[in-house]
Amino acid sequence: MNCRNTFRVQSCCFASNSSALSSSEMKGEIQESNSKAKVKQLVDKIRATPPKERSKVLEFMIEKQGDTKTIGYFNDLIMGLVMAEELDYALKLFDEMSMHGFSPDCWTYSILIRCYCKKNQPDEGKRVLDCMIENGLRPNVVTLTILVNSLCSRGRLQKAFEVMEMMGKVGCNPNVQTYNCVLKGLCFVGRVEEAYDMLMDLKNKGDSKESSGNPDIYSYTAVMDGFCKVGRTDEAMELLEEAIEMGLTPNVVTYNALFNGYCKEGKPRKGIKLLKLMKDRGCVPDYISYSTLLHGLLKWGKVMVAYWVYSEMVEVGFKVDERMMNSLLRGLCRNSWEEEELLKNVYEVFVKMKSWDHSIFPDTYYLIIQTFCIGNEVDMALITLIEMVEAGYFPRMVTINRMIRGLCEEGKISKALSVLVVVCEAGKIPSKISYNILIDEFNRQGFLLGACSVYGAALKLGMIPHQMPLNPQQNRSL
DNA sequence: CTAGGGTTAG
Repeated sequence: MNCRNTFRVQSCCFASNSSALSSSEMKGEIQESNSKAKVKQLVDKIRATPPKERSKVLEFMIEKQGDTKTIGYFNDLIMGLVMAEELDYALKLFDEMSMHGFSPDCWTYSILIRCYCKKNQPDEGKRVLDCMIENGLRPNVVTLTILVNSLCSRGRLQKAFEVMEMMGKVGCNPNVQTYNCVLKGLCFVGRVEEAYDMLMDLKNKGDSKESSGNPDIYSYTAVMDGFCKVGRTDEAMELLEEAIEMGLTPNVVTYNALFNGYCKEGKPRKGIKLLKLMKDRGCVPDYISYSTLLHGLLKWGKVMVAYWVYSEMVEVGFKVDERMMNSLLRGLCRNSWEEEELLKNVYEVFVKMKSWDHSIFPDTYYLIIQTFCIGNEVDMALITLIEMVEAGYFPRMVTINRMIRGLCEEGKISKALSVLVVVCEAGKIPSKISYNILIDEFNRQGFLLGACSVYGAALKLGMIPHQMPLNPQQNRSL
């Protein structure tokens, strides 16, 4: 749509002022409540209306308002639309204002800037700003910060600096929050060094009591995060110390940035040390803290520490991601082959996953079954195998054979046979190895008949098992 | 006289 053109036209005829209505003339739905409440009320109303009916409802609202419309009324409406994410409608209403005989005021323009920023069109926002200033209107810091932030978060640093300069010229100096947006923007485009320099500038200026104020913990966090993202977490740690020395209190977000850094750098244990330090300093880790660390530990194969973090998460009432749980469980399985003690941890995590309705991935199933077999828990392994089938996965033949071998090693041959049945019932063809294992076990137990029937079954499927049924006498003599 | 801004994961 041609918002641009309309915008130009309106900004030219801006000078005229509509006659103000006295408050006693205000009637209808919107009366004594203040603007903030009205806007909120409107937002709720828009949200409660199905998208298709929204334009009708708004038209009706504007019409019903009749002669009592004021510029403030329009501002509230447009603001409400922006807040309800009805951005195009907000622009449309802005265009329509003039038809109702109103010229936008400073507040209208500020809302418009905000609207364009939300639409990811900061350049349009900048145009509105230029226009405002041409018309002698002065936006305030907050509006300008919104614009600076929008530019910075899209990497448009150059333009952001232009806006900052403009701010100074109209006597509206950027404050800490504005600078924080720039710090984040610089880091975002990889100019961490510049961000660091700017932070130091802020600190020194702050000492000389300039109005822009001292950097706060947000400033430090932004730069620290920048360092962490480029693999310079140790330097970020130095900044943490500096922030503390300055009397600032790092918060969860600050620590989380560091956790992320250490985990990416392959030093998740440093993260764990920091976690302890954080707690000692009275800062409570949140879900992001834990999952960042857990993810890092698993990524770098620190299974036991990962399990420790997992337990703490459960203890404080957090759930763990399906993917991470699978990964943790696989790690525990592998470790349990060396440390038998871990079998109960495997089981515990396995049960927990099911209680959270997490699905267990096929690879994970395979490892659990194998682990139970190795840990002499063949019955558990079999139950798991059946669960796996019920979950809609069909085990690979290696898994099947591992299971059959596990059961045979404990002499549980009828259960081993039942595995073969499961395979056949699923319409799959068992591998020759399965038959070999079974025949071998029947032979070992001296069941010639059993061995023969398995052998026969294999032949029926066109397979000739390597293992032959043996006469018990022959068997014994071997 | 109205509203509105900034930091964290995979």
